[in-house]
Amino acid sequence: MSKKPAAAASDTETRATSEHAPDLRLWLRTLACTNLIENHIRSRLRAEFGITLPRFDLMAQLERSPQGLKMGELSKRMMVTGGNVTGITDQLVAEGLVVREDSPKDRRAYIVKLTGEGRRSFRKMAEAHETWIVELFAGMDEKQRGQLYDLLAALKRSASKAAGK
Amino acid sequence: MSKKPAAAASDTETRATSEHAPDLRLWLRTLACTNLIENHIRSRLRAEFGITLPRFDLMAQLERSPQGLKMGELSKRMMVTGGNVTGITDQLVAEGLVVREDSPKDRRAYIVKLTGEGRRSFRKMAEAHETWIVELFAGMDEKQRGQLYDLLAALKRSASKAAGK
DNA sequence: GTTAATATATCGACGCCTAAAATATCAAAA
DNA sequence: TTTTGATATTTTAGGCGTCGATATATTAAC
Repeated sequence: MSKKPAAAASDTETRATSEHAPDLRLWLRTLACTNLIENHIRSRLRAEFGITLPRFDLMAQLERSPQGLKMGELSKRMMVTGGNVTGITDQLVAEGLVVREDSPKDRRAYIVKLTGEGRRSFRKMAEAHETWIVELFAGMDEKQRGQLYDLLAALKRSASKAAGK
Repeated sequence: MSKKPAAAASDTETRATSEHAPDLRLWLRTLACTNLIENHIRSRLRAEFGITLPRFDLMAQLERSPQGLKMGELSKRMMVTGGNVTGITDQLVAEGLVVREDSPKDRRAYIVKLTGEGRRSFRKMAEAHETWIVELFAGMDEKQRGQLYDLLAALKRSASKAAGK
């Protein structure tokens, strides 16, 4: 019998982690990290501010562009489809956190902006949000975070190229 | 913090990228990479195999656990809620790719398994899927990928700890 | 100027996803 | 045994997200 040494009890775990190509494992690990952090942030935003992550994200984009953004710009930056942005914007408008202004240059387009209340509301949430992020990365030292940042830039380039930009 | 050198022309772009804490930028970059890759994989799975990413993911979990998995196990491994797994499983059962068997040990639980057709179907898709992943990471060299893998392990530990496991 | 091609945004249908409540079973204590 | 509490899954309601189709406006060709 060609008995392999330690293939005993944890055969399942072994398969689960070593059967795949290294790139696949790398991807699954990336995904696991993102899901972990995103789920955590999502539930805290909900619990402490009663807001959803997509709405927070949309507001974050607007806060970085005080001149406002067109729906299409939001779609591109948030990496979601246009129809999706329509829905999230509708909700934020209904809550008075955001306004749709007609574009003076293009009657097809809207310029979306934070309202005063939206800006105030966002800043408070953003402060908490940032401390949560800091907590989540706190177990890595400065050097590790810097390396990770650089490697992710490389990954972004690599994937953008392969995905056809 | 009192030095304010050149706050010149591109104030907006500057704000957009440097106003945030380093950890926040690191997180946003992580998210951007994940979204980029995930969106690409999602659309290719749809275009070439007519399957959704969540269904593919569920099948992938089952393929790694030929003895089958309980709904709760799937939920944990996929990092989604139980209700979600119920819906995805329903669809896969309707397509004949998966079966729900009663657990002999616990009448509350099901054991979900791939059917023969499910296994055949998955293997074909998984092969393509893996080559897509390889393509997406191909712009990084071996050393970079190894470093990234290790740093993500550190991130996973860090975030798990901060999120309360 | 009319036509055609392109761009911006919305809508409808459908599937994913969460949170919370409901249902059913198990396991252990009273 | 009966109760109590925990576990496994489903159900429900609502929001997110894609795709494909539509309406409207801009831009380019002719």
